[in-house]
Amino acid sequence: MRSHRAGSLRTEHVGATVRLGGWIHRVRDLGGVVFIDLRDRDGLVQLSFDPKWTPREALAVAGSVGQETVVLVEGTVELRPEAARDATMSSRDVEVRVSAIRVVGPAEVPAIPVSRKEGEELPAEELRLKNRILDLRRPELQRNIMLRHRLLQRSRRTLADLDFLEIETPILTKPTPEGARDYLVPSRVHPGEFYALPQSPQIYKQLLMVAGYDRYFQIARCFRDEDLRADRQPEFTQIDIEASFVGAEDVYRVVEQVLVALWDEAGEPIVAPFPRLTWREATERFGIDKPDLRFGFEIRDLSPFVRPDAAEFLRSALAAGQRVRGILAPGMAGLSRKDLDHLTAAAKGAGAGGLIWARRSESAWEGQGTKAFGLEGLAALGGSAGDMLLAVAGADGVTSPALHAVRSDLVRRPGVQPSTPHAFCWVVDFPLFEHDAESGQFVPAHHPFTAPHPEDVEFLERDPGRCRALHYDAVYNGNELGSGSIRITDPAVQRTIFRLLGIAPDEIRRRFGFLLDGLAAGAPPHGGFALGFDRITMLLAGATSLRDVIAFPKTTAARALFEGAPTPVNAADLRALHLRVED
RNA sequence: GGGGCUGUAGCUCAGCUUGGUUAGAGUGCCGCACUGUCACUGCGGAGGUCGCGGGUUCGAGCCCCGUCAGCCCCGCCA
Repeated sequence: MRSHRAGSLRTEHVGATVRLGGWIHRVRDLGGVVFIDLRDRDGLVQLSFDPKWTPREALAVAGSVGQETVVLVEGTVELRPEAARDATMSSRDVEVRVSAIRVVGPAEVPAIPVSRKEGEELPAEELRLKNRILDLRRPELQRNIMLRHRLLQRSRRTLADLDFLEIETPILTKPTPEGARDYLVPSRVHPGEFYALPQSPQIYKQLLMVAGYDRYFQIARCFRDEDLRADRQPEFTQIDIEASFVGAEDVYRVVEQVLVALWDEAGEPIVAPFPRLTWREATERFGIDKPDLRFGFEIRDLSPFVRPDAAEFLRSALAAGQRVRGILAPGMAGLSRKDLDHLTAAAKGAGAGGLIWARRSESAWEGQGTKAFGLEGLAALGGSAGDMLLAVAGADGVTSPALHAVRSDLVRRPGVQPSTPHAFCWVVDFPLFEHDAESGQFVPAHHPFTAPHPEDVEFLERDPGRCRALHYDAVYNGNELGSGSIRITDPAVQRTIFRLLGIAPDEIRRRFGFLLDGLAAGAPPHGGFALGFDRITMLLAGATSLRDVIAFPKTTAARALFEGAPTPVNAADLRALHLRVED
């Protein structure tokens, strides 16, 4: 039916007779002549209707079609009479002089606009989600969805070229009641029994290693029944990778190649290898395990500079073994009272008791911080005129998030320039366990299949909190792109971990027996990674929400507004599944 | 589970501070005019359960209580 896409026509097509199909984006009816912008996934082209070349019936159609109607047109490609300068049209230099037009898909007046005026706000997100097909027609979303396609293809090609096998794992899986809540699926043929949708293919991919498929990948859909955010959806996609006979270095190299390929696909050249930071270093210098390395403003330990006659709360914090840490921010002395209040609120919001500051004017330091650190202390810090010192006292668990909040605020201020557009890094040597204050238990910092750091195995039993893991995160501009680890392959070690996590032997058997049996069947050393594909696409598309890179996303209440899910089911269906709904 | 913001015409918003006649604007839609526009232009018109429920009041879009939905954040997300 079509010879070309509307948005693909260029000057090289001048003179050609073309047949196009697309949607009516905009109509400009001047009475005698009519102009229509025709849209398809390649973009827009101007259709020109003129009695000189357009039959009367076709002119009548052009003057009466409504927005979003689907038409087939035939005509010839011509250069526009004057040098057209409409940069919004991909085919701006040419137009199609129409000889025939036919309406093939009449459209109701759209509930939300597809073509917007310059500067016109987007409709409310609720309406965009309810009218998703109209929203998906917008060129911005079409670009995002097409970029997503290219990134998917490029990751497949890159990994296949590296000799990775794409292998699918089940969507109906075994519940592993740990970590996030599972989405459950009732079994009809086994009353009272349930499948779970996978939170990730973790165990399956490890078993594939045991089975000898030594390089695996999957573009895997994962499901977690947790509360949502702008960057979190109940179902999401990850590029899941696992390889045998590898160490962390091998995994870094593979993941770096994938990321370089993806950024290249989006037109952003980057270089590998990425710098590395230990988890301890990251939290010490940046207050967080996913530092944004595009900016300075590093955190320093100011404890040694606190004067003996400093305020009581500072001295008692030090006496309690806590620290005073802060950021010496170059050129920030101009922050107003209001700015400082804002920064203080940010620090307090992250748990700090308050924020101490001192600013260095041309000649002297001023502010409450001068008393805390004294002029000698401030001099020893090495600040120069125009600098601002911002400090927080407390346990590291308090000062780190507080100073991260302060730093995040600072880097968003006008005039603060990133040193580079793309700052990747590896954060390595994460702790194996975290202590859960609520239960008093150790819980896995990531998942219970992560191998302990070989140097720390001795601490496993006597000081689990001190044990590092062979776990690593890929971080980009302050965003976690994904994480991975070298896995435990010794069933005895795996049992020990389960035991330390307080899981009873029979429970271990019931939940993880199939994994332990697998490891006992002859397991190669292996490890892998999972990249958050939606988040990567969002970052590369310049979008601010995952919803803008997913064709049919859910709301923050996990509802699908367009199709209307979830939904109650009728009593007969429930009976067949052996379920009864209580309220 | 908790906190915040938003909800008025198909769409984007104003009106709420200080309750008071017929709730406005832009755009879209409908009609008329217009032969090179590109946010076409000009003239005319239709279009509203002010999210929903309750309360206060002589009187509520506006004040109070509740509720629903969307968004953002904390908890949570091995």
